[in-house]
Amino acid sequence: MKKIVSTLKRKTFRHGDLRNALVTAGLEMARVGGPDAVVLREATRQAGVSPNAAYRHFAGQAELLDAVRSACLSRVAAAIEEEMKKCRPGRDPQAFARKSLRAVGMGYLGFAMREPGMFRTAFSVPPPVDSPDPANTASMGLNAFQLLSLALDRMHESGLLSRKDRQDAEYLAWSTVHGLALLVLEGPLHKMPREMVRALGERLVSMVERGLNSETAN
Amino acid sequence: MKKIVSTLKRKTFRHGDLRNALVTAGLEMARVGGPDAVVLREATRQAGVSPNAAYRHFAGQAELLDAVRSACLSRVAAAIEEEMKKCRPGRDPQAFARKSLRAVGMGYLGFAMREPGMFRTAFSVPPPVDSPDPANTASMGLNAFQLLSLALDRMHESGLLSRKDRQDAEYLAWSTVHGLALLVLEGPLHKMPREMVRALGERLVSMVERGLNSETAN
DNA sequence: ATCCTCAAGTAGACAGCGTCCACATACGCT
DNA sequence: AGCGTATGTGGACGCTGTCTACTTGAGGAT
Repeated sequence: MKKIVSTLKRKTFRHGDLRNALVTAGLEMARVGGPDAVVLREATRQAGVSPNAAYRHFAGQAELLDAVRSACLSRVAAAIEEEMKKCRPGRDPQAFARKSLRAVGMGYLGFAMREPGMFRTAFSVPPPVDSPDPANTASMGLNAFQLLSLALDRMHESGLLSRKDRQDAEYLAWSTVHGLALLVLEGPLHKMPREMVRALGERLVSMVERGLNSETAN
Repeated sequence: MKKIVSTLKRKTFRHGDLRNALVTAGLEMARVGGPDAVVLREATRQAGVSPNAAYRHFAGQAELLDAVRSACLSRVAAAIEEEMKKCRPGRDPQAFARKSLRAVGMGYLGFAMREPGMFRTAFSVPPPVDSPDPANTASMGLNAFQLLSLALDRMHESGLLSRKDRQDAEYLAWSTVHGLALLVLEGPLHKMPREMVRALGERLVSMVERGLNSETAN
């Protein structure tokens, strides 16, 4: 009876690919409404299945959310990778390094603006620990953090960053773009026009570029 | 019957200060569990009152949360102010300016580490807009943003920051510390030892200090 | 071909949540 | 003293996540 209401009425008793269907439904909910919007019962409804069926694939709502979050993290990585592919190594390694760093930062921010719900979900409460989990990566096989590391490595190798300044620089750079993204998405900067956000993003990455290097001013 | 279970059984029919009691209860819940933990029914329970009584003071749960959030924002401002009082203007205005900026950043991060729940609540989803709302301020009458502006003004006035670089610099600086705070509190940096967070915070503020100034490197 | 097993899905129930509606109380004004 | 109204109560509804018990049927062993 209720099943008819749902999206698709399957004829087989077995769904066949329920776990995946639930994650997909959850991902869409996250896309629209952020982490709080991913509700287990609704996912089962969209999959045309009874609520409890979900428990054959996830220990509970939290575990479903984890799966969705993981998917969101992959999207973030993909967005960065996309941006990064645009900058190819020319004859100037320093310019290449700088462009790489910018790509990471702007790719990150760009995704946050394009897909607020997924972005917020990707970085919501239960930290997926520092997982070398291959599920969070894009096609290149690198997650967002590793892509950032790559860009910073290029900075170092091209002589733009001393060994000491290179150390743990990912956390500094990451904090910066992540902070702006969140302030805009769910913070007091919510109403800031997107054009200004973009401009601010550019300045922000420039700031990081300069600020990471401790050799400059005193 | 249920009333007896609750904290305090009042004898007067009127509570007298229910709105405040609800916010206080909510604040404590936020302190412990973040924004999602502030639940209306529980607040009324702690106030020894029926659930619906809350609706005489708030349009709904969201409005209660708003009040709690506002209280949290005040705490943030207070924490920064506290840190800022430590640095008094000496004979070197530039050193004073730098110290001020550091105070804002470290006060912000310090509060985030000390009171994760309140911090997360303060900056959770529904942005309190850019409210010149006096409720969000500490005793000095300045909110977190204004305290940051003050520090940046000192940077500018002491010649550490050009007029152009001063422009909207609060957003850049803010993004930075906010990002680190959130990555640590509810992001992938969750398990990072607090000592390292502190060290990272110091580096971060240094980075901002250098990076804000576009006159340095190229 | 038949039976058996066991993973996968169903059915129904429970508590807790936010919220709506109708009703009760007593504070403070006239 | 009487009354209006701000404040609190009671009960209900639909939603959520989750528990326990039951059913279904696909695939391997016989």
